[in-house]
Amino acid sequence: MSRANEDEKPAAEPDRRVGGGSDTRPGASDFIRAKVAEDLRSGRYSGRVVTRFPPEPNGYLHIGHAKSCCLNFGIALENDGVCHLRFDDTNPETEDIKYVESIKEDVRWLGFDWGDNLFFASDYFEKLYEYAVILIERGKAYVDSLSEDEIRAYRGTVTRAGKESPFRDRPIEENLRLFERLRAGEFADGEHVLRAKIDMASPNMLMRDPLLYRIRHASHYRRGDDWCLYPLYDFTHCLSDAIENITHSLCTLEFENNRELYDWVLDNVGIARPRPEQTEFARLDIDYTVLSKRKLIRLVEQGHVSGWDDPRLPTLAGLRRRGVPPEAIGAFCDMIGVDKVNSRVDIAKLEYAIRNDLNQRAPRVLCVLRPLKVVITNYPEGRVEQLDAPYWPHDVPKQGSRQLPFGREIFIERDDFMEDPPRKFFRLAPGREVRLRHAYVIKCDDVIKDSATGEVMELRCTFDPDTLRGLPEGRKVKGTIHWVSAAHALPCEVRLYDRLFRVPDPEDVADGEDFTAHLNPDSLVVLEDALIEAGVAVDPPGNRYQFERQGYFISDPVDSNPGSLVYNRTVTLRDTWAKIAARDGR
RNA sequence: UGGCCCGUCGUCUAAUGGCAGGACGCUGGACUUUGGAUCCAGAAAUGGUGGUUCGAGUCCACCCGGGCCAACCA
Repeated sequence: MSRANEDEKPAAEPDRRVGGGSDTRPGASDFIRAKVAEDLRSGRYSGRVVTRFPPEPNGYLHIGHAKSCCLNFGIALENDGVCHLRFDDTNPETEDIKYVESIKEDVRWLGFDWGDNLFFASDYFEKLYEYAVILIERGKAYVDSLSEDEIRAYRGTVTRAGKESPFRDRPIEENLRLFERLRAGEFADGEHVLRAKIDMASPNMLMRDPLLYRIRHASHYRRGDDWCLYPLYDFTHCLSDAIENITHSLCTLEFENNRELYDWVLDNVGIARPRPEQTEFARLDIDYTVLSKRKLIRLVEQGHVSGWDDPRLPTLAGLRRRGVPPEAIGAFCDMIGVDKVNSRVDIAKLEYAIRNDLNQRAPRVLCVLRPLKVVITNYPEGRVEQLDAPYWPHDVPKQGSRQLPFGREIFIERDDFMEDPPRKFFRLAPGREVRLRHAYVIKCDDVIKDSATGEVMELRCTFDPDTLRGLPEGRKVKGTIHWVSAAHALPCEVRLYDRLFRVPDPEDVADGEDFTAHLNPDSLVVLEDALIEAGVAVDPPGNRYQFERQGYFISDPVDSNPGSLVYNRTVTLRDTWAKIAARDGR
C-alpha cells in the first residue's frame, strides 16, 4: 500500500485499551485473556465465560481490589460472559453487613454491574455440608480431635514431613455420626475439626490433611446462629465456584499453592468436567503507599488518617473522596496489565491516568491558595469589568464560559511573586510584567512590606489597558498567573493532599521500626484562607475542577457546602517549574 | 534448607523459535494568555554461564536473585 493512500485513510479505530495494550491479537492482551480466548476457541466450556469477584466482607475495597474487579468484570464483558459478585463470607468473627454495603457501592462506582448475580458463600452452607458428607463417605475426610497446637505440631515443617493424627483412621460411620454432632453444637470451639485425608508427607503444606471445617459458636452476620460449624476457604471457594458454574477463577499469586487443593476437592467430591479452573496473577502494589488490609486498618485505627475514606488512603472510598474519577482507575488498570511477576507500580502512572482523565473532564476555574494583595494603581476606583473566561482550554473540545469580575484590587498567588527572582522565573517581580489570566498585563511598581517583619504585604502595580486577553497581537509576555477579584472572591478551605509515605517502599523498615515511621508528615496541608471565584458557589458538592496552574480539585463531598466551601486536591498539575527549581536548588 | 511460582529499559509491560516494541517516568526541542495539554526528538532492557538450533528473551541444564507455603484467616 502506498504511503499517500495510507495518509488519506481515516485513522484506524483505536485500540480500546490504553497504554500497555499494544498487543493487537484479537481477544488476548495478557496471559489470562489469552487462556480465555484459547478456551473459547477449543470449546472447552461451550463458549461460556463466567468469572467472579469474590471479596470477603471484612474491610473496605482498595485499588488493588479494583485491579481484580476490572480483570474479572472486564473479561466477562469482552467475551459476552457474566461476572458474579460473590461475598466469601465464611468467617463469622470478622465479617459484617456494613462491608457488604460498602463493597457493593464501590463496585458500582467503578462502573460494574453484576445484574442478578449477587451471591454469598454463606448461602451455600447446606450444600457445602452435603459435599463434606460425601467426602467422609468416600473415606476422604475425617473428624480430628487433636488440639490446635497438636495439629500444628503434627503438620511438620516445609523441610520435614508431618505425622498422621491418631484419629485419622476413624471408621467412616463414626466420622459421619461425629460430624453430625459437630453441626448440632454438641462440642465447644476447637474440640474437633473436619480434615481432608490427603498426605501428611506432601511437599505442599496445604495438602497435609487440610482443615475443612472448624467449630465456632459465633453469630454470622447473615446466618445468625444457624451454624456453629463453619467451612474454611479451601473447601468453600472451589465449591462455590463449581456451584455457580464459574469457568475462570482468577486469584492472586499467593494462592498458587492452594490450586492443588482446589483441584483435589473438586475431583474428590465428584464435580463433573469441565469444571472451574483457578489461575493466578500478581496482586497490585504501588509505591509510596500500602495496600494490605492489615496496614490500612492500623492507619485508620491509630488515627494516622481520618477514616476509611481519608483522601490519602488507596481505598476506593478514599480515592473517591480525593476526587479520582472511576474511569481513571479503569484506565490505570488497563495500563498496568496483568502478569505473574510481583511488581510495584510507579505511583506516577496512577497520577498520569488521573490527570489524563481530568484534563477532559474538569472545567478550569481560578483559585488563589495563598493570597497576596495587589492594587492596580491606574485602574479607576470603584470600576468593575466583567471578563469573559472560557471554562476550557483551546485543546479541550468543550464549550462554555463565565464572567469574571475584575477590579482595582485583586489577589494573586504568593508564590507568583519573588523580590529577588532566580533565573527562568517567569512570574512577577519588582519592575517586571506578567499577564493576568483572561485579563490584562500588569507591571509591578512597588512592594509594600511589614516594617517589623519584612514580610511582603501588598504589591502596587499598573495595568496596560491595551492588553486584554492576549492583545495586542505579538505582545510577548513570558508568564501568565491566576488571580481573583478582592471584592468578589469567596473564602474557602483547601486541603492539599500528598503521598502518604515519604519512601517508595514503606514496608522496608529498620529494626525496631514499622511502616508508620515512614509516614509523610506533610501528606495533608490545610489552607484556611484561600480565595476562589464566586461562581463555584452554586455547584453541588463533589464537583471537580482544575484550579488553573495548581491542580485538580473536588469540592469535598462530605464537608463542603455553599456557606463553607472546602476543596480537596486530587492531584497537582505537572509542574515543570518545580522541577527546575528543585534541580537548581540542589 | 522441601515444594511451587517468577526474572525484558528506572517502573509497568509486548514479542507464543525470526527486526527486542509500547506506556509511565526522565532529557532536549516546538507550540502555548495554564511552567497545563499537545507535538517532535533522545537516552534507556532480555540476571549469569553453558547447550540445542541456520537462528534463542522464548527450548534444555546449571548457577544467581526474588515471591509464596508450616492460621481452626481469605
